[in-house]
Amino acid sequence: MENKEIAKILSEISVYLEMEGEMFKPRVYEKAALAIELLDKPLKDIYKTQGLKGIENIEGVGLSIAEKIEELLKTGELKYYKQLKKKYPIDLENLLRIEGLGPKLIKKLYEKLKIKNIADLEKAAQEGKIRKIEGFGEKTEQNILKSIEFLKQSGNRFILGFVWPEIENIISQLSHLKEVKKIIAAGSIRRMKETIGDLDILIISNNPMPVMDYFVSMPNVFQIIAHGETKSAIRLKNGLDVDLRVVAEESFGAALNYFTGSKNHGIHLREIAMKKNYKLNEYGLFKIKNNKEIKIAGKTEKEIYQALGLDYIEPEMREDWGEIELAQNHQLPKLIGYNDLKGDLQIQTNWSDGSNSIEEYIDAALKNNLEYIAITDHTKSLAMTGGCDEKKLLKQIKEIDKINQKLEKEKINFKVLKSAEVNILKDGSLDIDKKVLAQLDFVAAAVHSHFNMTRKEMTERICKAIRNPLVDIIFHPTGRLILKRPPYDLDVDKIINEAKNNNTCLEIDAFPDRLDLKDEHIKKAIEKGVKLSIDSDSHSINHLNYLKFGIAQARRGWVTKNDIINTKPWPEMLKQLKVNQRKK
DNA sequence: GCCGTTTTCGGCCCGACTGTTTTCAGTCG
Repeated sequence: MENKEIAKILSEISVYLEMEGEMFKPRVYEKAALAIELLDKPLKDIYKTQGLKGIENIEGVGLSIAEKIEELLKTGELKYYKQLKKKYPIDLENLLRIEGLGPKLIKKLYEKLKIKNIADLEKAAQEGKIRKIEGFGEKTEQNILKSIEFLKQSGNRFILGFVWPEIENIISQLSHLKEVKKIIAAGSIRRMKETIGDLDILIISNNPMPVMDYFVSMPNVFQIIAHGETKSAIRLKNGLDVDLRVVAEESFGAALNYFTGSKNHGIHLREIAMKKNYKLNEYGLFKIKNNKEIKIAGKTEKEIYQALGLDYIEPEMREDWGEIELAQNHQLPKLIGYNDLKGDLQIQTNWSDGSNSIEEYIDAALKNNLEYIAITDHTKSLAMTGGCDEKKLLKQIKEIDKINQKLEKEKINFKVLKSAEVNILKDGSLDIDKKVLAQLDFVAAAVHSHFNMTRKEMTERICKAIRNPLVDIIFHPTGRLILKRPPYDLDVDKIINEAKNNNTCLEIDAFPDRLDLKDEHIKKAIEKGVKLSIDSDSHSINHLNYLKFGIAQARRGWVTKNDIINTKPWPEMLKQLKVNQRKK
């Protein structure tokens, strides 16, 4: 059993215990689940080499939970968990996705109305039964219906960054087979979309059957949907559908282009082909002469674009947003590269709700080829994160100064910048004193409360922060959580204009369920000349890996290296911010 | 149930907000 599955079970136990009215146990299980999720070694390896003691040594795991993990590793099951599930036979995972529903209310709904899943919930809400339960009311009932509607719209999709390790794992396993000559993931993954519906893998192979056999028998396969010589399809345990197709070497480019999409991009390409009296399909580009098809391209994508009179278009741009016209006129932007970031400007450490120390981040950032990071712990009005007040922030400033001195002394070319993720309060003001903010290298601000303001109020609230001479960057400007929460009601065009007029930078938050700003807003922002940053929003050192999803998001917004402030070394990066003008 | 010490049991991140109440439970982050 893998760490992820074990973490999920512990986390569910925590919810059950909360339903039971336990005071402290839930937090303990949740903490253990988190620790296991962040573990970089498989539990089964730890157990093999160090036994029960090894598991107990994990921070947050004691004897009782260690024994439960042992049972899971040995038998694949856990009696304690099974009993809880039997007591509450409900679809916890999905019910918890409803905003405003937590363990206590879910329990009440089950006991009073026998609600076990979203379908039951929707029916009861529509029939007006929920408002009659004590503790619920009309408004709650309406909110439940709204939330169900939002979930339905987001459909059965997966957040790219969260399924990425699994995708990489599959590709890596297959690529090691000797029968696989070439392998690539096409579809929305290649275009690096925020969410994906399924996974399309293309391979070149002279002997595909062993590959197919291997593919359908991988350990994380839940169901085999098809198992043939040229195409197989499976559903993974996590619900993701994966297709594997064998493609001929001479038409690999055409197939790759066809299966990468987007649909609209492909349609537009085929129209261009038609006008030239060509035909484009997944087997190649053909010239039509005397009713005969003569293949003129297909082995690579590049030769297909070239034969159509186009420059090569990066997959992230293939949405038919005007990229084809630019390619015809040789005016495509040179997109920011996946190795172009020199720093990360949003890091939460264990000074607030992050799980690693500043020093641990430095090590991790160096391994990720970064030259600097900014420490941006939450501030005081986010109490639950242990947010910094003025005193704590001043203490952290001193600490970072010391760390930088040490780095300098040891001749390590790395800089830690002093910052904070300051809360934008309801009225647009900040929750930290000016004098303290002035001591930071730069100031970032973000909304973390009062999400339900009107469009006008929310827009003005954020614009006020943008105008604040102390604010250099606005973090995750629209506040959305992909598949979970829509953005605040906001006039983004106005935000972009205000940012431009005040030389305030906007962020592309790279955390996989944020990716905020989103591609179309990014495109608008750089057209206006607004400067952007790409930051991981790390809450643990592993999250530095998420930077690539922020870069992908930027590429989908047609961003060049120059548009992003943290592609520059830190002194030049700071020069582009308002803080520089303040100091003059 | 875990941790840390005060070494064998007490404390456990905590404030704001929402929608329900009419003083607060539950959720959020």
